[in-house]
Order: sequence, then structure tokens, then C-alpha cells
Amino acid sequence: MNKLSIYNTLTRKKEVFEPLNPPHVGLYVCGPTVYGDPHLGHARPAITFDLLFRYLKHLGYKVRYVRNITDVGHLENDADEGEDKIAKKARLEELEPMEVVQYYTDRYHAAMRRLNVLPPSIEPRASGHIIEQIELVKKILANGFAYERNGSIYFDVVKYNKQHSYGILSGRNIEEMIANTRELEGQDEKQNPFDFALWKKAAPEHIMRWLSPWGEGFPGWHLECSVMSTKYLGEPFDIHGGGMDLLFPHHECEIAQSVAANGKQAVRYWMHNNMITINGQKMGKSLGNFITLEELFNGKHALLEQAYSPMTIRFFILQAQYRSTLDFSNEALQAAEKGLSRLMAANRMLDRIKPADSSSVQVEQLKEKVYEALNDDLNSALAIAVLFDWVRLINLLAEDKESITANNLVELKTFFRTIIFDVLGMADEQTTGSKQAELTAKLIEMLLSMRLEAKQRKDFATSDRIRDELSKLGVIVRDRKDGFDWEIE
RNA sequence: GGUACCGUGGCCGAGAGGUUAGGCACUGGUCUGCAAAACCACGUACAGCGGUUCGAAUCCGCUCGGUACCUCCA
Repeated sequence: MNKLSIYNTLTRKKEVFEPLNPPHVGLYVCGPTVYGDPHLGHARPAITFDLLFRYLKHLGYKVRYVRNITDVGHLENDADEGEDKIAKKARLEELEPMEVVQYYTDRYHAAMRRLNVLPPSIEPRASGHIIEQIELVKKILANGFAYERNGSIYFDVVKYNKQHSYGILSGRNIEEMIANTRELEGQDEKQNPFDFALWKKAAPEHIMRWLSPWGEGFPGWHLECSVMSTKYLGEPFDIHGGGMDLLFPHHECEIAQSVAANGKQAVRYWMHNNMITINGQKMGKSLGNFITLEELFNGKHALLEQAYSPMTIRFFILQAQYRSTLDFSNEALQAAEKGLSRLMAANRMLDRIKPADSSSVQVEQLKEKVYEALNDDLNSALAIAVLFDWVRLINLLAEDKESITANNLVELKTFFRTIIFDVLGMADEQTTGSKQAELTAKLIEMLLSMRLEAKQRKDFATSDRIRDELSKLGVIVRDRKDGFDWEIE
């Protein structure tokens, strides 16, 4: 029996995951605000929770995975001063806001597809749930935890904190925070600097606006997740994930909103992935040190020595546990690239193994260790380490230095491939894909057969020529006792 | 300033009181027409200083260094 444990940010410890309504699992993850190209930072939560999604399904759960698209309400700056990110981009590019949203949503989807990230079950947009958001504001207002100022509605953190505790997720003490904050800003509408906007009145020039009981305006950023998660997953629901940088204030505010509206928290397990760093520093838009996924894939960025394939990026991310920071460097990415290629070569090698009468290897052990790793808060780094132990064994099996029975071999192949492809979500970039790729593979193999014949005639001039020419085209040729092996680089 | 977290061999990165992490790189060997790959062998690394313990990289304290959040960021 597999028991998945996950680290719950709320309790700050690992807990055995028990879904509310098994076999159903509700999973909500904060998606991107679509105002710019997806970057390496976006890949981390997407891949982390893709792994969770895949693993939960592998364990037999029926998972409804909701990942939103933020297309309104996410402000540039302080909740009072800032401009909506989408609106700003639209203004700068002279586009309709929804054109900006569509464009970057498409870009995001394309990048995710290349990273082999499965699409979520539902991908709701904030702008499509304005009515629900207004309803939630009304509820919070009716319960007395919000107030109106000039057509904007603010959440009353201080009042809320008297009855409940604001800061339980992030471990913050609101009273200390207030005590430590110096008051600036004369004409602030908010009673308290920590209050946050539930609904903002739209200034006359503001393009994105909807009619509400308080006049024309737009929803506050934290509202959308509270609304869309529970709309599709019920209340309460199982897992809410996102980047660690969203822990405060975003997720803290989500909790406050749910409690203020319904008297109880909506989320049972909170999960947060850590950041990707670059030279030890967080990769972030404001720091100007981020690398887009496009740039990684084509190698065009000052920090990049070469292009890195989507699967290299995915593997790189999976080689670290999701709660650790992961430091980006060319060296690390190149190590991931080579390791991945070895893993994929071993996978192909599985088909060359000839069964024996007995087994000198224990497939059961592989299974146990991999499950043990994944069950321990998705320790993909450890799971991959176990797979590499088996890469060695697979290579030995292919050279008849270890033995395996036919049944065990089937078991090994099935499990190894299930974990690599279905659970970790890797793909063999050499063999998968288009008809073109298949044709290329067949052509290469045809040439290599001819080379093999030449070798048998001891016509090494011809055989070396074929190898050299292929090598110039980027095809690495490896001779084997019983033939050959090749790889495109 | 407040709150967390981290410091592991050349690089990345698991582990968390006693047993090999793993990947990449390096070196030597086996195999091979050559090469590559593969396989074998090889590194007593846990920031520093104290303490607890039969035993600490793992627990506690201090010191040093770094990061994140507290404004938007995945």
C-alpha cells in the first residue's frame, strides 16, 4: 500500500495524505499572470505539480487539477498605487487587454507542452469569474470583515485578526507587523497598511472594468483563487499549491477570505515549491536576471553557453526535491543533459536484454525504493538516484553480466518505463515525435547497417567514413558486440 | 528591524544519530580494428567552535557566511 506523505506548509510538517473523498482528489495550483513570456521560474511549479498530478493518478486517484490563468487584478505595485499588470502591458503595446492575455496564455501553453507538462483538468480565468468574486466580496462584507472606501472594498485585517488568526500560514504576527511598520502615505484609503483590496474602483482611464454593487471596478488579486478553487473543487478541498513567494501575502489572504466568508478554511494541504536561483540569487522579474523558457530552448541568452532541450530542463528540475532551492548554472544543466541521455540510453537498452533462467537482480527492490522516495514528499531526486542504480544494472544485463528471468524482465521494463515516462513525465527526445524523426531514425539505421557490413569485410575506410560523416551531422555512433547504437546530439 | 530557511567532496544535489546516496567532471583499468559507449576501480564531503551522546554531517548553543518573505514576482 502506497502512502504518500506531503509537507503541509500550514502545519510545517510532513503528513500522510488522506483525500477528503477518495478516490477523488482536488488539486488547485496558482498559475501564471499572463503578461510576459514564461520563464524558468514558471517551469518549477508547473513541473512540480505536474509530477504530483501524475503520481496521484498513478496511485489510482481520480484527480481534478485546476490551474488558473490570472488575467485581471494583479497589480504592479502596492495595492493602492499599482497598475494592473495586464492593463499596463496592453497600454504599452497598444493592444486590447484580452489580446495580451491570449498571446501570453498561448505562449505559456506552448512552453508547457514542450516541457511535457500535462494540461490541467480545468484552467479557469479570473475575468471569467467576476460574478462569483463579487458574491464573495458581498459575503465578507456582510460578515463584517470588510469596509468600503470610495467604491473600493478592503479586507479588514485587524478586525479579522481579533477573531481568527491572520498569519497562520506564513507564521506572521500581525500585531508585531503593525508595530514595526512606520506609517507613511497620507491619503491612504486603507485603515491599516495590511488591509488588502477585495474590489478596486476603476479610475476613469482604467480599461478593464466591471459593474458591481459599488460601482465600476475590478477584483483584487487574492480573490480569484479563493473563488475558482472552491467553485470547481468544493469546500473544503484537498491540495493547494504554488510558489513559495506566494505564501505571503497571496495565500495568507486566501485563507483569510475563506474564513471571513465561510467561517472555515478551504484548503487541507498547502504545498509550496521553492525558487530557482541564479548565482545563489532568486530569479525574478524585478531583479532582471530571469531567463525565459524560449531562451533556454534556443540558447540565446548571455548567461547560456548552449541551448538546453525541454527535457533537459525538466530533468534538471526533477533532480532536486521541490522544496529546495535549485541553483541554475550551465555546468549543472550540462550534467543534467548527460545524465538524462544515459537514462534514456538505458531505457533503449532494455530491449536488448535476453531473459535467463534465473534472476540475479531484484526488481521488487527497484519498485520499493522508487515508491519510498516518491511517497516521501515527492523526493524525485532520490527516485532518480534509484533509477540510476538500475541504469548500471540494465547495462550489465545487456552484456549478460547479470541475469534476469523473462517475467522479471517484463516487470522491469514496465515499471522502469512507467516511472520515467508516465510519472516523471520524461520523453525520449530521440525517438518520439514526428514522422520526420522516425524517417531520420530509419535512415541512420540503414547507413549503420551498411557500415556494419563494411566492418565485417574489414573495410575500415568505408566504415570510418560513414561514422565520421554521421558525426559531422551530429549523430554519435557507438559500436556494440551485436551491432550498433546511435544518438543524435 | 521582524519571520523563516540554508551552508554537504571540483560542480549540481539527496540523506538526517551508527551502514555506498546519485548525477556530472577527473584519474587508472577492461573491452574495441580505431573511437565512443558500457563496465570495473578510485575520492574518509558534510561552514567554524563548543556541548549532549558509547557514537553527530544528522540533536543543542554560539560564531561566521548566504538566501527568501515582510511591495509585484513561480
